[in-house]
Amino acid sequence: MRYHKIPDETVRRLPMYLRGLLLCREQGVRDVSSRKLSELLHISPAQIRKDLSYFGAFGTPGVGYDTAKLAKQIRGILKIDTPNKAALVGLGNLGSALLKYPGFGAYGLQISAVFDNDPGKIGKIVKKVKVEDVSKLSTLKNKNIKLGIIAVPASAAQSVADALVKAGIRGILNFAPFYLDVPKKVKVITIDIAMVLARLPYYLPASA
Amino acid sequence: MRYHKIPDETVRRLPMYLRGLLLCREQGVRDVSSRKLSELLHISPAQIRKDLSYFGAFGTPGVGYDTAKLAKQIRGILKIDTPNKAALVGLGNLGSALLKYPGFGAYGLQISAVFDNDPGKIGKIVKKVKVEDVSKLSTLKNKNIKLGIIAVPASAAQSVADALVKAGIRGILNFAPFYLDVPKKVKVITIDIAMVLARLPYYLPASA
DNA sequence: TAAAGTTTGTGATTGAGTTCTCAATCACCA
DNA sequence: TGGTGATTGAGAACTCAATCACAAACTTTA
Repeated sequence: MRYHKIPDETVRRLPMYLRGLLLCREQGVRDVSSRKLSELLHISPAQIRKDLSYFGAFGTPGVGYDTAKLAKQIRGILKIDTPNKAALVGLGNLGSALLKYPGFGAYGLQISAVFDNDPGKIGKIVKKVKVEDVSKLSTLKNKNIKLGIIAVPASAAQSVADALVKAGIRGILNFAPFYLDVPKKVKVITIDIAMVLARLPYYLPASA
Repeated sequence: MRYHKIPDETVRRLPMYLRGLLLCREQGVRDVSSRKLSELLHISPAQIRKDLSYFGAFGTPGVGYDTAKLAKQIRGILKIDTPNKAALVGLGNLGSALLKYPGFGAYGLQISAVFDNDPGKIGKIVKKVKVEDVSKLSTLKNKNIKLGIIAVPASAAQSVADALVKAGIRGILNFAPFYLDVPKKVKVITIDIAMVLARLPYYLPASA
C-alpha cells in the first residue's frame, strides 16, 4: 500500500495512535496488537492496520507492534521527530492559555515566539518568551519558524494570516471564527471552539 | 428529503452556515444565494443546498435564502433558539480562557456554573459565576444544565465525566486528551488542541 | 518438527458523503 | 402577460473512506 495517496482522515488519526503508544510505553508494554490499541483509542483494529499500512509494514504477525519502534516511525511520518517551533499571535485569554499549555511537548512542539498589539503586553516575558509587537512578525523569517497559531479576534485574523504567510509560515492553526484566505502552499487548520460547542444541543433529547 | 437520516457532517456544518448568515445580516444583506454563501464560507453551493434540504425547503428559486428566516430555522434545528446553559469543570489556563470567551453568546450558549478542586479558587467569583467544589457537581441536577465542558488534566477527565453524567449532563465538550467512556445517551465531542497542532508539520514541505 | 493459536497486511466489499445535473420555481421586465 | 435569467431542491452518479475477510507470517507448545 506504500505508494497510494494518503487519506486526510488517516493523517488526522496518526497523532491518536502516537498517544496510545505513549500510554502503553508508560505502562511498560513492549508490544501492542491492533486489537489492544483499539480498546484504548476506540478506533477499529482494521482501521488502525489499514492506516499504518499506507506507510509500510511496521508490525509482526502473531505479536503486534513494537511500541517504541512504531512511535518513532509515526513521529517520522508526522515530521515531529525533530522539534518544531511555532509562533503564537495574540496573547489574550486563549493565547495565554495556549502558551502555558503543557501538552505540546509530547508532540515535539514548542511556542518560541509570541506577538501581540497591546503595548501593555509587548516587552513582557512569559514562559521565557519575550512578547513582541505584531509589526515585528517579519522577523520570523530568520528564526526558522514554520508554524503559526492565530489567537486574535476574527476582525484581525486575515491580516495576521497575511503577515504570517509573508514571514514564511507554512502551517497555521487558527482559532478565529473566520475563513482564512492563504496561498495553496500554506496549510490551515481552524478550530472554532464556540462552533463545536454549538453542535452539542442538537444531540440533546427533545424533551427539556 | 425531510425524512432521511441526517449525516453527522451536515450537522457539523450547520453552525458554519449560521455564522455566514449572521455575517450577511450585519452587512444588511436580506437574501443570499448558495453561491454567495459558498464564497463566504468556502463550502460548495451544492453542499449547502443539499445540507439544508435535509431539513426542508427554506429557499426561493431565483432569489436565494432570506438570511433572517434561515438563521432562525438553523437555530431551531440546532436547538439553540432558546439559551443553553453549560457547566465548566476546571478553571486552569484553558478553563479560565473559555469562561471569558465572548464567542459563545452568538450561539445562545452560556457558562452558568464553574467547578474546580483547588481550594484557592473555590468561592471566587469570575464573570459573575461562583466557583464551586467539584464535589458539588451533583447540584447541577436542580439547575437544568445539560451541557458540560471538561478542561481538567487527562488523569482526572474520566472521573469528572462520570460525575457529570451522574448529574444529568447529556452533552460534553472535552478538552482532555483522553477517550471518555460514557453511556450511549451522552454525546461527547473531544478537542485535543495539541493533537491538532501536531498534524501541521506533516504538511510542511520536505526541505527544511 | 509439526500443529495450534495469534495477528498482520491488503484486496474486495460495503457504505457514507459529495458532486452533478436538470426540471421546477420565482422575480423581473418589456 | 409571456419571455428571460437566476436559483432552488433532489434524484443519480460518483468519489472517498471504513469494514470485511482471509492468506501469509510469526510465536508457542509439545
